[in-house]
Amino acid sequence: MSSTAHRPPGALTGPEERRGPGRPTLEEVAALAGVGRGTVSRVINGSPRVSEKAKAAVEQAVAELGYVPNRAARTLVTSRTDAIALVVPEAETRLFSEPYFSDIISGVSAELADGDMQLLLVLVRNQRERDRLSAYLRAQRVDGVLLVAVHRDDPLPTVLEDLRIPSVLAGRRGDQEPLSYVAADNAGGARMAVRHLLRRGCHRIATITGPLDMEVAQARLGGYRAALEEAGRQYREELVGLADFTEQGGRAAMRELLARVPELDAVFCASDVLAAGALQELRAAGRRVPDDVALIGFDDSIVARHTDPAMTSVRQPIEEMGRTMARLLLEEIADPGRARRQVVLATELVVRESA
Amino acid sequence: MSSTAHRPPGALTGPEERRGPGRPTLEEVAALAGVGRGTVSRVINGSPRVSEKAKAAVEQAVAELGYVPNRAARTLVTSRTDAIALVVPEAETRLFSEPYFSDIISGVSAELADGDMQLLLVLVRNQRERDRLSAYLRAQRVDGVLLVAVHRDDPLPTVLEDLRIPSVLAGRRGDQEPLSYVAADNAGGARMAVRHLLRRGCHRIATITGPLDMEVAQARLGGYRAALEEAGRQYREELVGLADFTEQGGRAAMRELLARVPELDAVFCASDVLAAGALQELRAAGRRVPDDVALIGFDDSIVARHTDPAMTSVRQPIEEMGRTMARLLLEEIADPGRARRQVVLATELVVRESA
DNA sequence: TGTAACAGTGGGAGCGCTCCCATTTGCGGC
DNA sequence: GCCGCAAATGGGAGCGCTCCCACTGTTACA
Repeated sequence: MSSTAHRPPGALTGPEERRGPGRPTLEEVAALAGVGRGTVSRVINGSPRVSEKAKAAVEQAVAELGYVPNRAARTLVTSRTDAIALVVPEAETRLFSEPYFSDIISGVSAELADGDMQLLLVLVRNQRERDRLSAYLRAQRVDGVLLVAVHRDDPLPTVLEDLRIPSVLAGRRGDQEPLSYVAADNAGGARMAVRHLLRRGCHRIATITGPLDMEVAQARLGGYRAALEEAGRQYREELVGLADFTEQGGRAAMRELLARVPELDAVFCASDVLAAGALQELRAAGRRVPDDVALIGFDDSIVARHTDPAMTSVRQPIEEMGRTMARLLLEEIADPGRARRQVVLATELVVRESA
Repeated sequence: MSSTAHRPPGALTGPEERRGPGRPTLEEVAALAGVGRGTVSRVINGSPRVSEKAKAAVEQAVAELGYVPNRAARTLVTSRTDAIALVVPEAETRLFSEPYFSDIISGVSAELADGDMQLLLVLVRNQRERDRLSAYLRAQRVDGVLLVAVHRDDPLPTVLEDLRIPSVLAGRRGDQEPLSYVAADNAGGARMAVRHLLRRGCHRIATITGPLDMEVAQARLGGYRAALEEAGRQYREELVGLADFTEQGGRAAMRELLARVPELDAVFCASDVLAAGALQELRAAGRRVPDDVALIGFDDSIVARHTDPAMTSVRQPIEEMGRTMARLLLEEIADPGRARRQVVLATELVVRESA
């Protein structure tokens, strides 16, 4: 008696309890407003072919009853779901240790806030879940898909393409991406970073790049190269360190670079985490940052602000990317015939102490 | 003609196109299997009252047609939605800069992967969105709710309680939490940290705490106090610095502590970010860490691994918390009458260089 | 052989909505 | 005052499923 719930302790409650008074239906709203079902439906869905009088009566009734349309019933007949999925291949743990993921969500959610669209989160961590997702998509359980972190050979975008499901990628697979996407100007950001190093008077600028099957890594490397060449410097393979996007990767690549080109005086890293690893290695090798070696990261993630010295880094407008993705997707859902759209957002160099 | 889609460019396509061949329905499966709709439904839903023969025929037909049940139709009649919402009050940007949020999602998603439950992500960033969420919940659009980051006076848990919606909190509002929750052993973790400092021979151990309207902050402060008292030390107000969970907060609190108790030789911080701020301030004040002042954080977030010196910190099993939350919620949905459950998971001290 | 008891089954009803067609209403022009 | 057109409206049909009741066939027991 004195415990939490006020329910009778019995197992199966009566039918009264089971369905309660129930939420009001269209029919009830129609009755109260003194109009037909059709008219209520028109008002709810914002059709223009309703008289002011009827509209007012319906709105009054809706307010009075606290009517909220039953989504399932609507979906059943329209076969719209009013839901989109944000798909995250979880192999990308990289994403998870950075604000990237959260900022994307934040942006997407902000854009969706005003509409009535639900955001479904789908993590894919292995082949089984990939298959499930395909079945899921085929079953038309969402109106559209946002896909984060695409690798060059990721099969998912192809599935989306074949199924003709409206979709927007964060990033792209290559420079011939047929699907809609939103990307940061990775090449431009990298170029800015390297120009900054050049202006500082650095002569031997190395780079540590991410996995080259990802377009982001390619683009950042491309920007590095472009900046060197536009300054009349030669692009040299020996100055390029390869790594995955992990701290260990950064350390290992830095070690190799130091062994290969001991006289290097700057490193542009394709991510902050990479740069953090490189920083540790530089310190271990007795190099001072930025005095002996200048260092720039990419992402402007939380890590960049907490290293010592604080890291100069290239910022991408991640939340805005999220917002843009959501907007493009909604447009594509509204008009599936439209041409795919591709948006590249500007990056920005945040100068701190490391360069 | 040469453009992307193969659809005719006209506005409204014929009925053939609009509904296409359509996904197979229960009825079609029944026809192919040579049984009635009821029997197919029973097989799909795993009812035991079906003959082996019928079951086999249905399964064969399902496979052949690639049948997937229409969720909306099911929801319409059962008024189950097979969806749960993960609600995140976005004011907690704190969560977003740490892996916390991602790990929770990861855990929840792992637990959900096998079932057919959808995960909806709902960010709430202001009063308007709060109201929308309430309407949403009232409209029974989800079977249950996971709520992250609860403040003592958060109205949301109360709404959930009143609506009798199955729900599980991450953390609790106070020590008399009526709803189900999963929390880390914050007090225990704090106690471990302080004991560690005591063992190290520290004499003047200060703490920097988070906002005291959050139970986590209270609990960590409580653990600090308990460890001191069990060692026969006195708990002294002047050794307690108040902050929000930000880096600036940590810096400010550290500055005040140093002014008030210059001879302090250790600080236990209620979060890593706080500790990172404190670390900066200590360095600015010329104190060496850990030699002059030992420092411990909480969360074992990515920040802890990248400070210099690397931070000793209390780890919480966040992903497991996510998994447990999802499990408890599913159980509560399956049996709404059951008593609320509360789970506290152990924390662990990760010793690095700062203490 | 009659008769329960029961597992197994088919299919009607109905969930709450949108779509669409048939009907009603309003109104300007002759 | 009447006709015709357009705007506004009501409500039947039907989306694909589950629930449940009525029915069949089988088995066990008197």
